[in-house]
Amino acid sequence: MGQRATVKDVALAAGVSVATVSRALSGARVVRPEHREIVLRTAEQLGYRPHSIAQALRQSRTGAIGMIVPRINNPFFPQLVSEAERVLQQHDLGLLLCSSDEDPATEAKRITMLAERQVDGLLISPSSQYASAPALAAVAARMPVVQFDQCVPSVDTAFVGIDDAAGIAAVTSHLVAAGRRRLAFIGADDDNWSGLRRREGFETWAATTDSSALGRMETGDFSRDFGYRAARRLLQRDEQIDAIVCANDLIAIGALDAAAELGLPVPDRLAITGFDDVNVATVCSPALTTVRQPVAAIVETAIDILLAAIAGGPAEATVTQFPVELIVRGSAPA
Amino acid sequence: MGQRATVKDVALAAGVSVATVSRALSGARVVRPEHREIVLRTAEQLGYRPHSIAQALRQSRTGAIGMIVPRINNPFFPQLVSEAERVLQQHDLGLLLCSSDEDPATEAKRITMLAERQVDGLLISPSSQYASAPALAAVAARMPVVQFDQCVPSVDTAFVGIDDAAGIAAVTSHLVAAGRRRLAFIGADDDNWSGLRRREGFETWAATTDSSALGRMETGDFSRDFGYRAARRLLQRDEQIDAIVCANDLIAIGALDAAAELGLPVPDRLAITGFDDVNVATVCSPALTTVRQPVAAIVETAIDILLAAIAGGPAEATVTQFPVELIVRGSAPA
DNA sequence: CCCTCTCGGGTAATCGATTACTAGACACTA
DNA sequence: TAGTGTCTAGTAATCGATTACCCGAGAGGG
Repeated sequence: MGQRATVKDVALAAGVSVATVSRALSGARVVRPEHREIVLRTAEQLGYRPHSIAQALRQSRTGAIGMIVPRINNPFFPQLVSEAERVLQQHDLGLLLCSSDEDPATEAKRITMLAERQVDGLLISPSSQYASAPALAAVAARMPVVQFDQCVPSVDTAFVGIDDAAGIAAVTSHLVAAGRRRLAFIGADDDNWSGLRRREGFETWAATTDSSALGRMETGDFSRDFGYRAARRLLQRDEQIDAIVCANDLIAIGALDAAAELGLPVPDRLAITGFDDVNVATVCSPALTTVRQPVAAIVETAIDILLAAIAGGPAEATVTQFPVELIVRGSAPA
Repeated sequence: MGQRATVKDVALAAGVSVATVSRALSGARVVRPEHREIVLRTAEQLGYRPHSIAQALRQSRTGAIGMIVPRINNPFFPQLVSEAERVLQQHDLGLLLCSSDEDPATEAKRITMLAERQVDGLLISPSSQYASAPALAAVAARMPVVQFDQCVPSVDTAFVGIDDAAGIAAVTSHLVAAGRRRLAFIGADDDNWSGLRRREGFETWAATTDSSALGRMETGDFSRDFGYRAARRLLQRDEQIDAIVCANDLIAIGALDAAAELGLPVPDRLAITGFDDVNVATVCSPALTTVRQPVAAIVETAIDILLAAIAGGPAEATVTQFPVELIVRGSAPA
């Protein structure tokens, strides 16, 4: 492990001062062309690479962004992570990734860790719209923070997500238009921002319709296993249900499992819809009718806002909700 | 954005010197109990948090590990990332995640970026077993590096992966035992370490059998789309093929698409096997017979080796190949 | 009583870069 | 010629923590 060359080494070898080296390399101020020349050449020869830790200390700017997601394994998040990594690289920024394991206590620890590492900003999809508040508020007071996907409304930061209610509305009207008579809903519990919004979206629809069209609702987590169990319960108790609206694709896949097990053909006897349009939505059979989130736009916008806040000091807490797109496939055809 | 408290502030408030504060907090040397007491209390009151950038500069240790994967979106990698994040957190280490986009040039840039950020060590699944070599060798000379999943054999670092050949052998013997007569193979190109090893595994089997049992081979990338196209070609040209061995699950899912389109029932007319046992392997239908990698063990071992190298200086370049497990499901039953 | 040793604490150097401040050299003007 | 301004370069302070080094007080030994 050879020692890296420092500005000092370059200065010595080039016969100028460290200030000149720094200025020649950063272009912060004009240096005489011949000095610039020799500094650049010497740096090249010595294989000089800036020590970003030292730069970070001096400039109080690490060039790294923290990102916290509830669960990397949920297939929805790798899309966001991947996109974030791509966009940040374009800005020469590093991505420090953490998972909160859907636990506010773990999340608080990760937030503290990222704060100690002096990340320049934080992108977070909070694990709970209530329990995440204290830690999130504390960090938001110290550095720019943008919430994405999930939101803690009580904390005053920018948020970038989608219009959940509109997504559910698109699904319900599609199902009704396709002749479905009795709809049930399987969602995540209300601790989850999207879970709550999607359930509310469903209830909004239910309020406009007569009660015979409304099946029960179940709430739990965003997993395939929960979807399976909830769907079994629903379908066994209420044989008239002919459509299940699920709060995400994993739940919908679990519901497909249940339907298969109970011998209910999808979509003939039962329609099932998902939400998110993750890759698996086209792997299951039938493929899922679902709601596609504009992942790239969400991440790009979130990062734009974050970078603006980093560059320009505290900005106002904007809320951006992108429209979503209904994707019709075999599990709930027109 | 209030200023963080520094050791200096704590020292002032506690009425001791910065050295005493540092020693009391780190326990590096004994300090009188009453001093320890007041320092701890004062630090608590002021909400002092160590500035890890400053610590990193002084101690030349950032407490962050770099991780480079070929493509975060490939459902296999989030499992590894998630596991790595979990294990590193237990050691109070941060995870700086990068994607190489399966491109050696991008990969080289990410490596440089991580080196400049002075990560304490690097976990990498190289994108190419040849083109990744120069950048990888350069970084391995400067810091501890462990390769996982994929390997550049020419670079002298530890590697942790699986026994690909044994995995393919398990698959082929299972298929033959189940009465399959003519096997074809769809793999990734030889630039990819696992791609090559899995193809070689298949060829090893082919060498032990008469030529009528061997269908063609196709190589491309590890995607569903490639699997679909390759399987179509194979099946249209050679109607006797009754089993396709795929180099990963995504390819296998593409092959299922092709079989469905051509009206070949799986598994009755055609068996299809995958590799990796990612989550989608149980979403498609029929579910995939595949080879499960011990993801947790791979990551834990890789990190153990890396941490040992960080702590104890350069270690020898060990090669760890975990055994794999055949998972039999509907796409190729017994 | 003086010397040595231990204990614990303070001062200042250090990590590697950036940059405020200072100053020399030169040109131009009055 | 003296004064003023411009252009560059060098010196040293700085970021925040750790730690090498030094020093004073008190204990114990000769």
